Amino acid sequence: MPVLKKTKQELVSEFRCREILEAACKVFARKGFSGATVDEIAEAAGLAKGTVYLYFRSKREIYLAALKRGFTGLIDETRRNMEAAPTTAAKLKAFITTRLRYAEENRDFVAIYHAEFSNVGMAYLGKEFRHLYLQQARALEAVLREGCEQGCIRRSLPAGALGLVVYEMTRGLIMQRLLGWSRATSDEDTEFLFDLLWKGVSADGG
Amino acid sequence: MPVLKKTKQELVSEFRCREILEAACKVFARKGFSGATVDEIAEAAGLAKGTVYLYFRSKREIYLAALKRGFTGLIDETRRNMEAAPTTAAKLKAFITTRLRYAEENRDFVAIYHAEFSNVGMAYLGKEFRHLYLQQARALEAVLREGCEQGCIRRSLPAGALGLVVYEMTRGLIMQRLLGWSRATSDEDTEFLFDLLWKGVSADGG
DNA sequence: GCATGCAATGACCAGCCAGTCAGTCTACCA
DNA sequence: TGGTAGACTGACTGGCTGGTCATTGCATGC
Repeated sequence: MPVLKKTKQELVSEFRCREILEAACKVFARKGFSGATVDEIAEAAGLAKGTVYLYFRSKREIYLAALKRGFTGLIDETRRNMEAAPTTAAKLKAFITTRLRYAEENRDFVAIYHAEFSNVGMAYLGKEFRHLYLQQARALEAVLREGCEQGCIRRSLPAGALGLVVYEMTRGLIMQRLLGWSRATSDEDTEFLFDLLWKGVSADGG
Repeated sequence: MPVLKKTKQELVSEFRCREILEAACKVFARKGFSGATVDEIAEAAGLAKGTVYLYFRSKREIYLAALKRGFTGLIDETRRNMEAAPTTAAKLKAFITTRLRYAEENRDFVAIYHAEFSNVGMAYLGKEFRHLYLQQARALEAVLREGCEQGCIRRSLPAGALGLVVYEMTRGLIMQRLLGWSRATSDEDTEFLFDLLWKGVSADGG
């Protein structure tokens, strides 16, 4: 019985945490870390400030949790889709597609991520996030290396740097879409980027 | 005589402004906009806080001025070097080279720029900076269009989106260098990026 | 050496907000 | 119905910091 009760408590607790994080995501996306107040987050979650502090120790902890939540979601989805793709080209395309779609579906997270997750932000956020960032670039790197071995990607390219550059290219496109600068559909953007990239990296020039 | 005196005053005023902006750049680069205090900036400039407010109306104004200073410097240098380059390929290379070198020489500015000049930052900073950002991408766009007309760049690429993507690619490399993740020299990075890009965009595949 | 004005100062103020905690409410059980 | 646990509340506080302004001190001209 106490076990069952504890489980129920845990469920409620998890629910509250998710509620708070979703509210926080919205608020942080609009106002940034410093601009957002815990009162606003609490209100957006339909709770009092004190309640928020029952589930998180500090504003910073909320922020990091919200960021991590969106980030691991993105990473998991990207990995899944890349693994399911059969060829190097398809994996590369899966990487781009997944990221563009995820950005479309999680605008608040992407806004936070792009706003603060840059060089200074990285240093500020600590090693855990650097690790998450590099994890994605390395997944790409592995795929590109594999392509080299199979002979479909030219060997002269440094796979490590390439992984990061491809990563940043998608970042650039995502940012444009977020700002409403891109008039193309998500699919058109994906096609364009993949085409450009594949011509650049493939051994036979396209 | 009053004219001469005014000129002298203006010189002092300009000198102070520059002093403050240089100090501000250092502080903002380390702490971000919200983390930095005006007292810190004043101290870094060897002045009292009140003095800073003789030259700038607010913290925000200091920030924007520091950002604008670095930004227009970068834009001017990039344009100069691109104009001096004879061919489309050389112009593209000049764009990459200039940006990587400028980033190397103005680390504080680049840190601020990358930390805050992203989507939320853009909205926050206002139209003027959006204009400056787009100005650079458009300069690239023009060069790429010219390349299309001359037949050295394939026509199927949307020059607008391409300009922004190239812009973001250099951004990615700069960020890596800033974080110390790139073990390559600046020249090697330039070469790599140009090679990749040129293969991707050129009409004859390299 | 005196008068003038202007750059510079830094103590001060007012508002904001993260984080606290004494008290309330509610669900549940005996 | 009365009692308890613990979830929830929101008024409050302490510290911080952007911005002000009365005062100081210095350079310049007479």
